[in-house]
Amino acid sequence: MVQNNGSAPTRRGRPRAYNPQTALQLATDRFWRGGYSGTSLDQLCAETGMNRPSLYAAFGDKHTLYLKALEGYWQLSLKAIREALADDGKPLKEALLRAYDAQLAIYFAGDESPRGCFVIGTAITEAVEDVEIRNSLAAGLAMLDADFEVRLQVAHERGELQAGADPTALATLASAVLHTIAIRARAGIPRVELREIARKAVNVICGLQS
Amino acid sequence: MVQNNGSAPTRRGRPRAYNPQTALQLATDRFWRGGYSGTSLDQLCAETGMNRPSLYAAFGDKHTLYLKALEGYWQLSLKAIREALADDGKPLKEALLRAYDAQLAIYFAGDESPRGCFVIGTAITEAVEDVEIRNSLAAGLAMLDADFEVRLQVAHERGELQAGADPTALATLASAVLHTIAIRARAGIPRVELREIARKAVNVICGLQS
DNA sequence: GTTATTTTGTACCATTTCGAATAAAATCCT
DNA sequence: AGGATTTTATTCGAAATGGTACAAAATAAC
Repeated sequence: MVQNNGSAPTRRGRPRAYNPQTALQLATDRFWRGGYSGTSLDQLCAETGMNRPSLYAAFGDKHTLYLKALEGYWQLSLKAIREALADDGKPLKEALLRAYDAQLAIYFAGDESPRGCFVIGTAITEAVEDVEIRNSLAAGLAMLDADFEVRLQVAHERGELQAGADPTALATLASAVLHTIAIRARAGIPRVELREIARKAVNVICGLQS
Repeated sequence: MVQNNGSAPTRRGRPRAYNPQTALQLATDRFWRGGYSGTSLDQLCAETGMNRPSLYAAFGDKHTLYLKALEGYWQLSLKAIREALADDGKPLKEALLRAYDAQLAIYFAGDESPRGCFVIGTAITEAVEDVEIRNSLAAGLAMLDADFEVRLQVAHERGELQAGADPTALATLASAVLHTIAIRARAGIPRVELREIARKAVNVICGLQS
């Protein structure tokens, strides 16, 4: 079962004309714009430059391809959040704002019209009728909450929060701020406005004036 | 142009076999579950009991039908928010919780599996590539913000908020709480949990302990 | 009763959709 | 070089899609 015993790939048959990672990223980009139901296999083929059977052999049918795209996005997105929230001794305010900035960078990546959050833009619609997508969504949201909560717990123990503050409630609020930014990004609200929302919200969460 | 000069409808041709209002509501329900792209005309016909040409004559093509459904939902939803936030002399905390409860009642209406928010579930996906849907989305979100802000301004003038609090920032946060609830509802989070999120968030917004 | 008017129901059309079958092409192993 | 193996490219097919044409049906006006 080992197909790579070192540096030489040594695959047997005709070499692939595509790179699986970049192909998955291109497919993700396409779903990002059109949604799951709104994106056809033809569009995915055009975007990835792959023909139908290759796409199929590489990622399975449309549904499993989308699930892989969704999984990849969660990993990317949560990694960015965790790095931003990593405890580096700096104040909570900075960490939170760094987390929101990291997400905004994803939402507004590329030259095209802003795409917002991939999860909000594609998974939310399908979640109600698709169990697997719904489970992935619920799991990702829970991890996001958990990441914020860890950081707010640290801040609480360090006395950064207001007296009597509830770190768990504030963590949910921190998630809520990210959610509202994701939604507004999809509605075409410019990036600077979204950042301002984040900045003011961080002040409220941290219990500061203005 | 007057087609109803009192109580007698007196339409000329064959009478309609459907009620436009209920038909639009049924179409809305169908979009609610499947999304815009994920819902076919056949499904809309099946749900409304209308045949294709009748649906067409009544509401135009799929796109305009959806826009009417979206408009109707905004009206219903914002009306509920405004009624809940109406100043009746009671404390802000109560008004906010009433607003969230009103939305939860919409999200969890019916016996079927919970559908969450219609806007979040259907418009967000299409908004990026569809200008009309995006505009409707942006306008609705702005009105939601405005409704919260009016109420928070009142609370501020009445001294209900913490010293130095920013009513506008808190209004955005109040919207954010609604957004996160809408997203989580779509992810299958049970109603009681969502209400608890609302309750705790209201306490933070109002500057109370726990 | 006849005619005008509006809606209904069936059938139809062109296109798109997802998926698969098949043969050609490009590599590795011997 | 020859065979095995894997991927590519073209093609096909059955079903679903959005939208429309047209005759039958049901009512109001005359």
